[in-house]
Amino acid sequence: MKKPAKPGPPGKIKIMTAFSLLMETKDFQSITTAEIAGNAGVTEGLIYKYFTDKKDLLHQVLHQHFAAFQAGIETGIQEKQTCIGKLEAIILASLDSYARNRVLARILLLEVRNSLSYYESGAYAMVKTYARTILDIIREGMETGELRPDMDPFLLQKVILGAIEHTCLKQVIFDKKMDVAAAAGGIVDIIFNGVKHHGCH
Amino acid sequence: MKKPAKPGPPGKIKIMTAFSLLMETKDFQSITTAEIAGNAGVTEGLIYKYFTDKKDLLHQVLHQHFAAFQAGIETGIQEKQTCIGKLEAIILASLDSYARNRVLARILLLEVRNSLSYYESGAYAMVKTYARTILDIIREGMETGELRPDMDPFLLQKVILGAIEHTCLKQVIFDKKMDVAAAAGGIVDIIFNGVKHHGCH
DNA sequence: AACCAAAGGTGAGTAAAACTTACTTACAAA
DNA sequence: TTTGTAAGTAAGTTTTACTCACCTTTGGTT
Repeated sequence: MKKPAKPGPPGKIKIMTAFSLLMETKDFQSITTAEIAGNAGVTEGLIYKYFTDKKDLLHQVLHQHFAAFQAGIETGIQEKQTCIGKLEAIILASLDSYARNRVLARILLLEVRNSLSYYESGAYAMVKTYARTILDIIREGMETGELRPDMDPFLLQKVILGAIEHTCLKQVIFDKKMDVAAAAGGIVDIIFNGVKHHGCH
Repeated sequence: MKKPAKPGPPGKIKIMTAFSLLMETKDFQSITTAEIAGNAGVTEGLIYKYFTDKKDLLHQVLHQHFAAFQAGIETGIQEKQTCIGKLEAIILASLDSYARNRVLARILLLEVRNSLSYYESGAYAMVKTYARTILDIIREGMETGELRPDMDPFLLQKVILGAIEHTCLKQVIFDKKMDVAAAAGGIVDIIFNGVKHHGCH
């Protein structure tokens, strides 16, 4: 588990912002350390003063972006009273964050998951906390009777996370725009009300 | 768009199987061309006779695995009459395939998505067909009245795909086992019936 | 003010791995 | 037999992530 990446010395900041900028147009693999250093206005060697790895740099940049992401989520659900309201808020806020911050989305959904070291990084720890928040809300909802008590909360958590991520995927990969509000509303409707058509009302 | 990878000459087959075997224990990045060639019993140069890239090799191996995957799906839904039944079958078969074939799952869910070339590969074309199958079933269900007509079929498609993928993710990454039948049943229940608790029945 | 340790930063160098290229061998058709 | 093509080899080359020994600046202590 790496350290949470404090703001740090100017060189480190320059490296991280340069890398983050490059990630807007290129994928991780095709960004070279020389390119990063060049754009940051530092030498290649400095990268390895602050980051153990090229991947560590990726993880720390993700950590930074995700911190803002999670802050946005938490303020979004504070005012909501019902569990369903909270989950709606999380889904909307998540989609919105991914849509607004393509770099965050690209790193998180496409770039980090393949390497084992990510799962030992501080960034992943934050993601786990985020996922845990959703799980806790679900459990609470099942206890209060807002949500059906006869289901696996883990599974609902996965369905929600999967729905959020897969909804963004195409937009992230092909750089398209998306109607965040409509998507969020649709997902909420599908998951909460179900898609089976029946006369019951 | 690369060619669909015919069986091909012995050297090509040896390379693909050696690589596929290596993918069971290591991630793409840490597998070297020397290692592949060594395990295949050929020279490194031969890889580049049949594959433009190391990534092209990855894509062609994925293509091969996915062909079997899709064949399994199609036979699984043939007998089903209702759209819901078909979707259930697809969800179950998908989870089952991923659980049975870790290499397929790892490549598809973790390794290929970061590179642009994947989206021009034959493997991705197959994935699109698979996704399209789901979409078609949804549309049919909305027309026949099995599924609610007041929703975005694309969104339901994404929710289903996301649910399937995210359910497998942890198991694939950390090599855990999962109760496929239970997971499939749970997902189906959540998506079709919804998770909101209400007295209506 | 003088000092010094530590942090910030440099630049040349290394090793490894992906990819190239010029070449050889098998082999079927004309 | 000749010939043309596909299969395969072996020895490079280049790129790129990473290292290491060395400067430079800074700030706290005596």
